[in-house]
Amino acid sequence: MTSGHDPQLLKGVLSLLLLHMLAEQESYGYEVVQRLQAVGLADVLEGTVYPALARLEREGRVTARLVSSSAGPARKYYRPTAAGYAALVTGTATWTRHTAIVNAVLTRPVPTTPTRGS
Amino acid sequence: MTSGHDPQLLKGVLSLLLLHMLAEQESYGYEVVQRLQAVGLADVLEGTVYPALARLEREGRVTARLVSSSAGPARKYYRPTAAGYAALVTGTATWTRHTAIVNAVLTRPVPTTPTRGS
DNA sequence: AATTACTACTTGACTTTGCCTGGTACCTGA
DNA sequence: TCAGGTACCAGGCAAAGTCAAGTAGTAATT
Repeated sequence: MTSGHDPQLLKGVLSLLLLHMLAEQESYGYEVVQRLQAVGLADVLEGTVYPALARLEREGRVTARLVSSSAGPARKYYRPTAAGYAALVTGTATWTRHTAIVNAVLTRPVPTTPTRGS
Repeated sequence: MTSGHDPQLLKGVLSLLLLHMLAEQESYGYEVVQRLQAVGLADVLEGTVYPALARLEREGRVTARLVSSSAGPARKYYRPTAAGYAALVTGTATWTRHTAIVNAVLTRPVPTTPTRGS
Protein backbone atom coordinates (compact mmCIF):
# COMPACT_ATOMS: atom_id res chain seq x y z
CA MET A 1 0.00 0.00 0.00
CA THR A 2 2.03 2.97 -1.20
CA SER A 3 -0.83 5.37 -0.81
CA GLY A 4 -4.42 4.77 0.04
CA HIS A 5 -7.47 6.84 -0.39
CA ASP A 6 -9.35 7.63 2.74
CA PRO A 7 -12.95 8.48 1.92
CA GLN A 8 -13.30 10.15 5.29
CA LEU A 9 -10.94 12.91 4.30
CA LEU A 10 -13.54 14.14 1.89
CA LYS A 11 -16.07 14.82 4.61
CA GLY A 12 -17.00 18.41 4.87
CA VAL A 13 -14.72 19.38 2.03
CA LEU A 14 -16.77 17.97 -0.79
CA SER A 15 -19.51 20.57 -0.57
CA LEU A 16 -16.87 23.26 -0.46
CA LEU A 17 -15.20 21.84 -3.52
CA LEU A 18 -18.53 21.62 -5.28
CA LEU A 19 -19.36 25.20 -4.41
CA HIS A 20 -16.04 26.40 -5.74
CA MET A 21 -16.35 24.45 -8.98
CA LEU A 22 -19.85 25.73 -9.56
CA ALA A 23 -18.66 29.26 -8.89
CA GLU A 24 -15.97 28.78 -11.50
CA GLN A 25 -18.41 27.40 -13.97
CA GLU A 26 -22.04 26.47 -13.80
CA SER A 27 -22.49 22.79 -14.44
CA TYR A 28 -24.54 19.67 -13.88
CA GLY A 29 -23.96 16.59 -11.78
CA TYR A 30 -22.66 14.27 -14.39
CA GLU A 31 -20.16 16.85 -15.54
CA VAL A 32 -19.09 17.71 -12.02
CA VAL A 33 -18.15 14.08 -11.49
CA GLN A 34 -15.92 14.26 -14.54
CA ARG A 35 -14.38 17.52 -13.42
CA LEU A 36 -13.61 16.01 -10.05
CA GLN A 37 -11.98 13.03 -11.66
CA ALA A 38 -9.94 15.29 -13.89
CA VAL A 39 -8.61 17.04 -10.82
CA GLY A 40 -7.51 13.82 -9.22
CA LEU A 41 -10.55 12.81 -7.24
CA ALA A 42 -11.25 9.72 -9.29
CA ASP A 43 -12.99 7.90 -6.48
CA VAL A 44 -15.80 10.37 -6.18
CA LEU A 45 -18.69 8.79 -7.99
CA GLU A 46 -22.20 9.82 -8.90
CA GLY A 47 -23.70 8.33 -5.80
CA THR A 48 -21.64 10.79 -3.82
CA VAL A 49 -22.07 13.87 -5.95
CA TYR A 50 -25.80 13.89 -6.61
CA PRO A 51 -26.78 13.71 -2.97
CA ALA A 52 -24.24 16.39 -2.14
CA LEU A 53 -25.65 18.63 -4.83
CA ALA A 54 -29.18 17.99 -3.64
CA ARG A 55 -28.08 18.85 -0.12
CA LEU A 56 -26.58 22.13 -1.26
CA GLU A 57 -29.76 22.98 -3.09
CA ARG A 58 -31.92 22.10 -0.11
CA GLU A 59 -29.74 24.35 2.04
CA GLY A 60 -30.16 27.19 -0.41
CA ARG A 61 -26.53 27.43 -1.39
CA VAL A 62 -27.11 26.62 -5.02
CA THR A 63 -29.96 26.96 -7.46
CA ALA A 64 -30.72 24.62 -10.28
CA ARG A 65 -32.25 24.94 -13.71
CA LEU A 66 -33.06 22.26 -16.22
CA VAL A 67 -31.60 22.49 -19.68
CA SER A 68 -32.55 19.96 -22.30
CA SER A 69 -29.67 18.29 -24.04
CA SER A 70 -29.38 16.95 -27.54
CA ALA A 71 -27.34 14.03 -26.31
CA GLY A 72 -29.47 12.55 -23.57
CA PRO A 73 -31.84 13.54 -20.84
CA ALA A 74 -32.14 17.06 -19.51
CA ARG A 75 -29.25 18.37 -17.50
CA LYS A 76 -29.67 20.02 -14.16
CA TYR A 77 -27.31 22.97 -14.06
CA TYR A 78 -26.30 24.23 -10.66
CA ARG A 79 -25.00 27.64 -9.71
CA PRO A 80 -24.19 29.13 -6.29
CA THR A 81 -26.59 31.60 -4.70
CA ALA A 82 -25.44 34.61 -2.71
CA ALA A 83 -25.56 32.40 0.36
CA GLY A 84 -23.48 29.90 -1.55
CA TYR A 85 -20.80 32.46 -2.26
CA ALA A 86 -20.78 33.45 1.39
CA ALA A 87 -20.48 29.80 2.42
CA LEU A 88 -17.64 29.42 -0.02
CA VAL A 89 -15.72 32.25 1.60
CA THR A 90 -16.20 31.19 5.20
CA GLY A 91 -15.80 27.55 4.31
CA THR A 92 -12.49 28.20 2.62
CA ALA A 93 -11.31 30.15 5.64
CA THR A 94 -12.28 27.29 7.93
CA TRP A 95 -10.54 24.81 5.70
CA THR A 96 -7.37 26.89 5.59
CA ARG A 97 -7.28 27.30 9.34
CA HIS A 98 -7.96 23.65 9.89
CA THR A 99 -5.25 22.41 7.56
CA ALA A 100 -2.81 24.88 9.07
CA ILE A 101 -3.35 23.35 12.49
CA VAL A 102 -3.12 19.80 11.24
CA ASN A 103 0.00 20.53 9.24
CA ALA A 104 1.58 22.26 12.21
CA VAL A 105 1.24 19.05 14.15
CA LEU A 106 2.15 16.66 11.39
CA THR A 107 5.32 18.46 10.43
CA ARG A 108 6.72 18.33 13.91
CA PRO A 109 9.53 15.84 14.07
CA VAL A 110 8.90 12.48 15.63
CA PRO A 111 11.70 11.68 18.11
CA THR A 112 12.52 8.15 17.07
CA THR A 113 10.82 5.83 14.70
CA PRO A 114 11.97 2.60 16.24
CA THR A 115 11.77 -0.39 14.00
CA ARG A 116 10.45 -2.39 16.84
CA GLY A 117 8.56 -4.85 14.75
CA SER A 118 7.62 -7.72 17.03
CA MET B 1 -20.24 33.93 12.45
CA THR B 2 -16.93 34.99 10.99
CA SER B 3 -15.64 31.51 10.76
CA GLY B 4 -17.22 28.34 11.91
CA HIS B 5 -15.77 25.06 12.90
CA ASP B 6 -16.85 22.17 10.78
CA PRO B 7 -16.68 18.99 12.81
CA GLN B 8 -16.66 16.95 9.63
CA LEU B 9 -13.24 18.22 8.70
CA LEU B 10 -11.78 16.20 11.51
CA LYS B 11 -12.92 12.93 10.05
CA GLY B 12 -10.10 10.71 9.03
CA VAL B 13 -7.48 13.14 10.26
CA LEU B 14 -8.04 12.69 13.95
CA SER B 15 -6.53 9.23 14.12
CA LEU B 16 -3.56 10.50 12.14
CA LEU B 17 -3.15 13.40 14.53
CA LEU B 18 -3.42 11.06 17.49
CA LEU B 19 -0.85 8.72 16.03
CA HIS B 20 1.56 11.57 15.49
CA MET B 21 1.10 12.98 18.96
CA LEU B 22 1.60 9.60 20.54
CA ALA B 23 4.72 9.10 18.47
CA GLU B 24 6.00 12.41 19.76
CA GLN B 25 5.20 11.49 23.29
CA GLU B 26 3.42 8.62 24.91
CA SER B 27 0.33 9.84 26.70
CA TYR B 28 -3.14 9.07 27.94
CA GLY B 29 -6.56 10.14 26.76
CA TYR B 30 -7.22 12.95 29.14
CA GLU B 31 -3.85 14.46 28.40
CA VAL B 32 -4.26 14.05 24.66
CA VAL B 33 -7.44 16.09 24.84
CA GLN B 34 -5.50 18.88 26.50
CA ARG B 35 -2.69 18.66 24.00
CA LEU B 36 -5.20 18.92 21.19
CA GLN B 37 -6.78 21.95 22.75
CA ALA B 38 -3.39 23.54 23.21
CA VAL B 39 -2.76 23.14 19.51
CA GLY B 40 -5.98 24.89 18.60
CA LEU B 41 -8.42 22.03 18.41
CA ALA B 42 -10.51 23.18 21.32
CA ASP B 43 -13.66 21.51 20.09
CA VAL B 44 -12.27 18.04 20.34
CA LEU B 45 -13.66 16.63 23.53
CA GLU B 46 -13.24 13.42 25.47
CA GLY B 47 -16.16 11.75 23.79
CA THR B 48 -14.30 12.07 20.54
CA VAL B 49 -10.83 11.15 21.68
CA TYR B 50 -11.49 8.09 23.79
CA PRO B 51 -13.40 6.23 21.10
CA ALA B 52 -10.73 7.17 18.57
CA LEU B 53 -8.02 5.86 20.86
CA ALA B 54 -9.95 2.67 21.47
CA ARG B 55 -10.32 2.25 17.72
CA LEU B 56 -6.61 2.66 17.17
CA GLU B 57 -5.91 0.07 19.81
CA ARG B 58 -8.45 -2.35 18.37
CA GLU B 59 -6.81 -1.93 14.98
CA GLY B 60 -3.42 -2.68 16.45
CA ARG B 61 -1.90 0.69 15.74
CA VAL B 62 -1.27 1.56 19.36
CA THR B 63 -0.69 -0.35 22.55
CA ALA B 64 -1.80 0.69 25.97
CA ARG B 65 -0.52 0.22 29.46
CA LEU B 66 -2.08 1.25 32.73
CA VAL B 67 -0.14 3.45 35.07
CA SER B 68 -1.56 4.36 38.44
CA SER B 69 -1.61 8.02 39.24
CA SER B 70 -1.30 9.81 42.51
CA ALA B 71 -3.87 12.37 41.46
CA GLY B 72 -6.79 10.29 40.32
CA PRO B 73 -7.62 7.01 38.70
CA ALA B 74 -5.12 5.01 36.68
CA ARG B 75 -4.06 6.46 33.37
CA LYS B 76 -4.03 4.50 30.18
CA TYR B 77 -0.89 5.42 28.30
CA TYR B 78 -0.88 4.82 24.58
CA ARG B 79 2.07 4.37 22.26
CA PRO B 80 2.17 3.53 18.54
CA THR B 81 3.08 0.03 17.45
CA ALA B 82 5.23 -0.69 14.39
CA ALA B 83 1.99 -0.87 12.41
CA GLY B 84 1.09 2.49 13.91
CA TYR B 85 4.29 4.07 12.68
CA ALA B 86 3.66 2.63 9.24
CA ALA B 87 0.11 3.98 9.27
CA LEU B 88 1.47 7.33 10.32
CA VAL B 89 3.75 7.46 7.30
CA THR B 90 1.20 6.38 4.70
CA GLY B 91 -1.53 8.39 6.36
CA THR B 92 0.54 11.54 6.26
CA ALA B 93 1.28 10.94 2.60
CA THR B 94 -2.41 10.48 1.86
CA TRP B 95 -3.26 13.63 3.78
CA THR B 96 -0.62 15.64 1.96
CA ARG B 97 -1.81 14.46 -1.42
CA HIS B 98 -5.42 15.09 -0.53
CA THR B 99 -4.88 18.62 0.70
CA ALA B 100 -2.76 19.37 -2.35
CA ILE B 101 -5.67 18.47 -4.60
CA VAL B 102 -8.20 20.40 -2.58
CA ASN B 103 -5.98 23.46 -2.36
CA ALA B 104 -5.30 23.29 -6.08
CA VAL B 105 -9.01 23.67 -6.66
CA LEU B 106 -9.75 26.18 -3.94
CA THR B 107 -7.00 28.55 -4.94
CA ARG B 108 -8.22 28.83 -8.49
CA PRO B 109 -9.80 32.21 -9.05
CA VAL B 110 -13.55 32.53 -9.13
CA PRO B 111 -14.66 34.63 -12.13
CA THR B 112 -17.22 36.89 -10.54
CA THR B 113 -18.88 36.99 -7.20
CA PRO B 114 -22.22 38.48 -8.12
CA THR B 115 -24.47 39.60 -5.34
CA ARG B 116 -27.48 38.13 -6.99
CA GLY B 117 -29.81 36.92 -4.28
CA SER B 118 -31.05 33.62 -5.63
C1' DA C 1 -16.34 10.98 58.29
C1' DA C 2 -18.75 13.26 54.64
C1' DT C 3 -18.78 16.41 50.97
C1' DT C 4 -16.76 18.49 47.10
C1' DA C 5 -13.90 18.77 43.22
C1' DC C 6 -10.75 17.43 39.96
C1' DT C 7 -8.85 13.68 37.36
C1' DA C 8 -9.76 9.87 34.11
C1' DC C 9 -12.09 6.52 31.46
C1' DT C 10 -16.47 4.42 29.35
C1' DT C 11 -20.78 3.93 27.04
C1' DG C 12 -24.74 4.55 24.04
C1' DA C 13 -27.81 7.06 21.28
C1' DC C 14 -27.65 10.46 17.57
C1' DT C 15 -26.26 12.84 13.30
C1' DT C 16 -23.88 13.80 9.22
C1' DT C 17 -22.15 12.47 5.13
C1' DG C 18 -19.92 9.64 1.83
C1' DC C 19 -20.38 4.83 -0.56
C1' DC C 20 -22.68 1.30 -3.12
C1' DT C 21 -26.15 -0.75 -5.84
C1' DG C 22 -29.46 -0.53 -8.80
C1' DG C 23 -33.21 1.67 -11.31
C1' DT C 24 -35.37 5.08 -14.60
C1' DA C 25 -35.32 7.63 -18.72
C1' DC C 26 -33.73 10.18 -22.76
C1' DC C 27 -31.41 10.13 -27.12
C1' DT C 28 -28.64 8.43 -31.16
C1' DG C 29 -27.09 5.07 -34.38
C1' DA C 30 -26.91 0.39 -36.21
C1' DT D 1 -35.88 -2.41 -31.91
C1' DC D 2 -31.94 -2.88 -29.54
C1' DA D 3 -27.47 -1.34 -27.68
C1' DG D 4 -24.95 2.12 -25.49
C1' DG D 5 -23.72 6.45 -23.75
C1' DT D 6 -25.74 10.31 -21.09
C1' DA D 7 -27.97 11.90 -16.92
C1' DC D 8 -30.48 11.71 -12.69
C1' DC D 9 -32.47 9.63 -8.47
C1' DA D 10 -33.44 6.63 -4.39
C1' DG D 11 -32.60 3.31 -0.63
C1' DG D 12 -29.83 1.21 2.55
C1' DC D 13 -25.27 0.95 4.69
C1' DA D 14 -21.16 2.23 7.25
C1' DA D 15 -17.73 5.19 9.38
C1' DA D 16 -16.61 8.49 12.59
C1' DG D 17 -17.38 12.61 15.41
C1' DT D 18 -20.80 14.81 19.08
C1' DC D 19 -23.22 14.90 23.17
C1' DA D 20 -24.68 13.64 27.52
C1' DA D 21 -24.46 10.91 31.20
C1' DG D 22 -22.31 7.69 34.25
C1' DT D 23 -18.57 5.38 37.07
C1' DA D 24 -14.52 5.81 39.97
C1' DG D 25 -10.36 7.00 42.13
C1' DT D 26 -7.74 10.55 44.86
C1' DA D 27 -7.25 14.56 47.75
C1' DA D 28 -8.49 18.71 50.05
C1' DT D 29 -12.00 20.89 52.62
C1' DT D 30 -15.65 20.84 56.11
